[in-house]
Amino acid sequence: MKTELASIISSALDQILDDSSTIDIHIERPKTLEHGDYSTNIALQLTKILKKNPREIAQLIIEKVGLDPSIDRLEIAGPGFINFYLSSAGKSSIIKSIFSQSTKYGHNLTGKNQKLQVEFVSANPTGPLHIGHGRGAAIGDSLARIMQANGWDVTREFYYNDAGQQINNLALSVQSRIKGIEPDDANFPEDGYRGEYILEIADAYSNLKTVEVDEEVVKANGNPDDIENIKRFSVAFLRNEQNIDLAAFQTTFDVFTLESAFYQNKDVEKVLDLLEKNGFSYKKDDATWLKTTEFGDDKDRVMIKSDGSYTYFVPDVAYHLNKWERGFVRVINEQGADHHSTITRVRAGLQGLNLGIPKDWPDYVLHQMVTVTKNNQEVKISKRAGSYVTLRDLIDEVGSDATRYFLLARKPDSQLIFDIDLAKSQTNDNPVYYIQYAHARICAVLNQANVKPEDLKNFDEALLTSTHEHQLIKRLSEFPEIISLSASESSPHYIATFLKDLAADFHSYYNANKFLSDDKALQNARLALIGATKIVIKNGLQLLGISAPEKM
RNA sequence: CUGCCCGUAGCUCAACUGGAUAGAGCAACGGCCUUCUAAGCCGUAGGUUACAGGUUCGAUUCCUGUCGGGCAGGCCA
Repeated sequence: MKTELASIISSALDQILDDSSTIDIHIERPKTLEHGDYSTNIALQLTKILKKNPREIAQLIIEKVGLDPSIDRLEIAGPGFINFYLSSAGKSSIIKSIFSQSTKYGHNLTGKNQKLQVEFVSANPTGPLHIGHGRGAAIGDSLARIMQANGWDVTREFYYNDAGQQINNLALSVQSRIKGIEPDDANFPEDGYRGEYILEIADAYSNLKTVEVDEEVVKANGNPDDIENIKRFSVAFLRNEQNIDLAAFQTTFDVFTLESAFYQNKDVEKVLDLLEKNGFSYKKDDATWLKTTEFGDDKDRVMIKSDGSYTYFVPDVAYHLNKWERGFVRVINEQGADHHSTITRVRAGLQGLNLGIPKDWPDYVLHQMVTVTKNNQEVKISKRAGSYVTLRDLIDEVGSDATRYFLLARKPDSQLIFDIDLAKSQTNDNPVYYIQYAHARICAVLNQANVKPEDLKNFDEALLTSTHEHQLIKRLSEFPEIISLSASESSPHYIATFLKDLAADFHSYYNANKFLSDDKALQNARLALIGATKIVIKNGLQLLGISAPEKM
């Protein structure tokens, strides 16, 4: 509809201007219904060219416009905006397309079925997932759903570090607990993990438990001196816990990738060789450096330490080369903002390969930190000290739906405060219930009216004339634009805000009208409208990974 | 010291990427259930958009500077 209106205006401009091809026609969605279903500021933009006042220009344009059947009328308002008002036919075509497209209403084909990967969470298996991972999980998962709705062929991927120093620390920590060394003991590893979960792993290990995760089976042999077995068991144990929590958070992955894979298949060496061959690495102080300064960094970075081991971003580059070779034309990495310094390094490494990878590939979505408050006090998150709020706690106490909504309702790059008491104590006042309640209410009415979906497709649109109805229809028609906006801005919060507004429109409408009525034609028209509303609420909640209950 | 993110109602956050009277939810106050779910609705109150300049028909949005908060700047990840 937006593009149709733009072309209507464009052809009107052709009759006014010598050359209208350079003019960018912007069709907007006014905030209030008083300003129409659509509007354009074109007359304001043309004041300089035409040297006339904008309302005069708007008048000129309107006189040249050929009316579309979907449009009832045009009005000039304010300083010179042209506002479009939908006709009954325009309104009914929106409702009808919601029914005909059903679960696909609002979706588009922008991605042309091209391969896109969303990498998210990617937590190291050194502890349970905390609320920060929860934000990453909610945003990454929702973005994957949104990109799918925009026509991309999406792969969801989780990358984890199963080698390196922190895994050794993990194994040593578990080993200490197996041997009865307490975290505050002087003999406990200095960089060890001190949380209670370490003891759980130690007990499971001592009891010869078996853990199965990602199609790998690891059995504990109980030997406190077999550090390799402890390491493998601990990683498997924590990976399993993370997967259970993520599943309870409605978050799934298509692919799990291990850092160790890139050592085993020699991709890391391949990357290092290529960087050396292309002249982007050099040796200094017994270490090997990457010239990241040639790609915008403020200093060069070490790739191979003087002890021969690699720094973390070397396998990262190998991993991203692997993503490129797998044919992902787009990659979105969802990470915490505390890792933002990796962006320059990974991109620099990829550029240094000279393989034609675009400079700004991959994309990054960084979410800012989550501050947790409880009893009006900040809960410090410290994995080593073991004091932090786990994702599991939140799912148990607040629920998956509400937790996801809280974490998604804000744009990723603003910090957010998660007040546990508020989320817990006000469970019934939670915004997500407001939206779900609208859905449940509609289901109740449709059930009692005992109508089948087919019955709703033929309705008399001329009966839907109230302001509430117009407002609701306008809102429903915005959903496709919201889905593309969320994708282009990589932010699910637009969906969350939209749903809240849509639910508000519906609740107002519901309170102002009776839906079950002896006037069957009127009843049918109204039920068609709320039936369409139900579909859109459900589609929107689906994009956020939140359930749409039929009863509450 | 340098880079990135942020600063909007008492609190938590929006604002269609430069548009019309800056909007919601909590919290406060006043109304609405013998009728389809009151987890709801209607109304009142709440603002120098951190501050100072600049760009233009027009700025919460873009530019510069200042102040304040967060995160980074390891041969840690």
